[in-house]
Amino acid sequence: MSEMPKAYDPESVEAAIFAAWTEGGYFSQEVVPGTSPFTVVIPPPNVTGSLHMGHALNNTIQDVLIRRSRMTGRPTRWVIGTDHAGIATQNKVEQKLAAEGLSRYDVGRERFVELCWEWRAEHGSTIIGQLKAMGCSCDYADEHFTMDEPYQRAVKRVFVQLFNEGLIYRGKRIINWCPRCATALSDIEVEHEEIDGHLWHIRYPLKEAVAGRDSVVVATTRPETMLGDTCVAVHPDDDRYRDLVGATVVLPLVGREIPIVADEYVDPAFGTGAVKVTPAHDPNDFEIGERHGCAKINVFAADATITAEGGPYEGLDRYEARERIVADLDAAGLLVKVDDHVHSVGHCYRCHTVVEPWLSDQWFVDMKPIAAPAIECVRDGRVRFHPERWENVYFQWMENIRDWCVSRQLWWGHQIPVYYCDACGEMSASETDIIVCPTCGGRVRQDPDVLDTWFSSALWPFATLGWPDQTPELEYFYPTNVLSTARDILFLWVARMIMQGLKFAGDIPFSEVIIHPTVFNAEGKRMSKSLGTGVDPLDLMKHYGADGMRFGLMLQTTGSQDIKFAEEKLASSRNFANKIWNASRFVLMNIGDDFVPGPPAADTVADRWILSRLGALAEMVDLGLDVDAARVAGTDAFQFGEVARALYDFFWNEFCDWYIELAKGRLAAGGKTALTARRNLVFVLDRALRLLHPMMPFITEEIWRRLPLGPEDAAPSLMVAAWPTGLLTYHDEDAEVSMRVLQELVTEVRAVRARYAVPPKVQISAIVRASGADAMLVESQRHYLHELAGVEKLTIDAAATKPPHAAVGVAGGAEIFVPLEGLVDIAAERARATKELVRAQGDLDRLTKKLGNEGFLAKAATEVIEKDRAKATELTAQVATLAEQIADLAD
RNA sequence: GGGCGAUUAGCUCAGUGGGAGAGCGCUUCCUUCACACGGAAGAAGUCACAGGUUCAAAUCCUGUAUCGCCCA
Repeated sequence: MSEMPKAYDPESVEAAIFAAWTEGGYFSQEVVPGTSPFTVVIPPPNVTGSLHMGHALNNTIQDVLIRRSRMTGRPTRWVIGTDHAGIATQNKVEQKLAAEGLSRYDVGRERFVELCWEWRAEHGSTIIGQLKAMGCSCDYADEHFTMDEPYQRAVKRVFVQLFNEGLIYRGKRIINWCPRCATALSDIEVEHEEIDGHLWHIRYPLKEAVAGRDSVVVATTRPETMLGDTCVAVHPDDDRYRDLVGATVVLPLVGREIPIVADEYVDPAFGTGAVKVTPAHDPNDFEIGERHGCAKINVFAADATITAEGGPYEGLDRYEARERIVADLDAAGLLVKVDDHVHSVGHCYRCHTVVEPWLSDQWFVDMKPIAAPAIECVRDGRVRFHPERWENVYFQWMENIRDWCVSRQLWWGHQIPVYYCDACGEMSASETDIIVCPTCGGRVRQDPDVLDTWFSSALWPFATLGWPDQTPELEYFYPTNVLSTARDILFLWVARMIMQGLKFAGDIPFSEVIIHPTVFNAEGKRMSKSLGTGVDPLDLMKHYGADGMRFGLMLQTTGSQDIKFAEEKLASSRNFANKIWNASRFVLMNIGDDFVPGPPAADTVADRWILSRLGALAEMVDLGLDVDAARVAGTDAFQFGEVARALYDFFWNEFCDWYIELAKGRLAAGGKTALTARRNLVFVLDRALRLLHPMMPFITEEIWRRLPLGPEDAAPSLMVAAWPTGLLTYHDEDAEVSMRVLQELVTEVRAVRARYAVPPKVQISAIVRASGADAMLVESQRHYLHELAGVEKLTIDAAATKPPHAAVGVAGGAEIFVPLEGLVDIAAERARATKELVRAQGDLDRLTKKLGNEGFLAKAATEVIEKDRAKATELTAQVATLAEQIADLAD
């Protein structure tokens, strides 16, 4: 094995390690009869996409769970693939055509779809390559795509069945229309944003005066839609307008005569209490129009320009039309006033164009019957959300669910498998392509629209496993275990997967849903490439290594719903990787050529302590990552931030700072002492690397393959090595208490040295006043003070008195005096001791009061009282010591 | 309008009933043979505010303020 460089260089090892994993075939997982697998399906990234911080976080989470599970020996599989991203992909290909001066209509549908496939072949694997760079251990050998031929069969099967059950229907409704993408959108693909707009008050003249009034003033945020007005509505109880109901208005600029109707929907308090009604361009107006039998006049074309219905305004863009119409109304003296008004405006979630509520023929899924069982499976705990509060968000949406508009006016996607016969008017859905009408034998034509991409994504957990065929994979891997995702697609995707899984695969698609925090930039703004507020994970990996990025993200993944991205956490993670590297380097450099692997031995206090701490760490990691273990223990699962911190603290603050430092002397001693130290170092390092592997796969693998392990611990790769178990048997409370005392003594001496600037190489002497167990402990471990605090001459004496000109420290029940002839600054030392005394006296006073409180003694838990009593005893001793010292220093 | 979340050290955040913590930053010292991506020591907080419950509240309850997200 080659010698380890002085610093860890991620770039020089990551690619080779990944290649070795691939060669080993560790990513794939076959069906193992008689076992229960752990399966995760990746939220399929958009095929046009490239890795962003949300992906980096989400896929780190999944890989951590997958890698840990794989190491436990459980058959484990992470299903990978991409979705065909109808709008996004079509946009990409259209942009490419536009560069050649062409539109999709120039090349025709067939050729355009071919171009989409070509685009996918060329660019579609970008993000998969980026997941590999992150170290994600997906089953790359079996990649899926939502437009694959088998997947298309699944989509058709679902559509046709829903159609035949009457759960899919076609209707003319107001839908959300994106004029730029030229397609319908579902309600949840529309993002609402508060916009500073205006409220225009417009006078509509009456055809004939009523009750002495010749006009009515309406208020609107969209004056241009007046071209399509077919009535004016007021509230039936509104006394201001009671007389006008039934009167006729002459629509300005257009001249159309329209009625004034009374409708409960109108809010008398908003605007003037009279509203213009445009049934073809507003969902609420549509309802009013239906109730009163008003015409629906469509004044917008698909590109949001005015149609011939708009008369002189025909051909104008909607915003030009607004300006012109407002100006014309003003000129006609009909513009009463314009107020500033903030209102919510819908934008396309893909291109951010303002969407147009638009009347058109679309396909809808009747959601209520499908939603009911999906609500039930969360209610009864078969599907659980983490954090749990997301359940409420899910219920809120599911219980008020509306029909889902699934048709899109695109060419790239699953074309709706419905066929129309012009001869007999028959409409039929078919899983296989049909050319002739099953009823009359006439020629049929297929519906030109395609399905919403999310319609196909909803089938992901079972369509990727072979459904509709009852494959062994489907039988074995379904239902999957965990789904991890961002909150913004809870409705778009998670809810729909649950609904479709229950309906078509006959079971829940997964039992645990992790809603991870959203990553914002340091200013708390949404990360966005177009706004330049994003951070590129690939850059981060270049700077901090894949492990540094992964671990840095894990440190920030807490129960909170937002992460304000802190790059310094990645820097400290990179430093941590380097620390792991160098600690390992130290161990490997010191085990010698004749090292014989063997089990660890709890010989010394430090051995017993580090093994006990290792056991506690392993337990913490298991509870934090294994939902079953957490459920048994009654704790919250998926505590990625806490697990990362525990790993960091153990490795750095316990293993490196104390155990390795203490091992140095034993290694130098040679013989059996050194052998035990070596075996223990290798053992703890090995187990720590295993525990770290899910979060930092590359560096741990690189180091681990160099460890000289016995056959019982060997494996072809750390990735498939055994997950540590049984470490809790090393739990040793006495060793932990003893070690704490020794650490405090060492820290006290170091503090004294620092305070008086004693050079590191200068050895000092010290006197410990202790008795009983403490005295025995310090006596037996006196070399700790020598090795870690530079104490050459140590006296341990229960009756020791403080020598003159000595600094004093207190550690547990022991006191330590450090004589510093001539060095002590009396005044400074007195000040310091006084400060300490004030603190100790304060703590003691508080405790004394507490222990004198009868309520506390009567109601508090016994162990709490005992702990406080012990603490009070200790503080009493400390106060006495410090007081004595201060008196001493007064001389 | 309804719901959810946040408010703890200069910054980013842990900490769900019993002695206020970490990382980064800051101060002082140290290039000692694993690591300066390092070591040692240290300074630094009215736990947003006001009530309440409790022997005991950063933690539970109520209200207020500010910020953020979702739904209508």
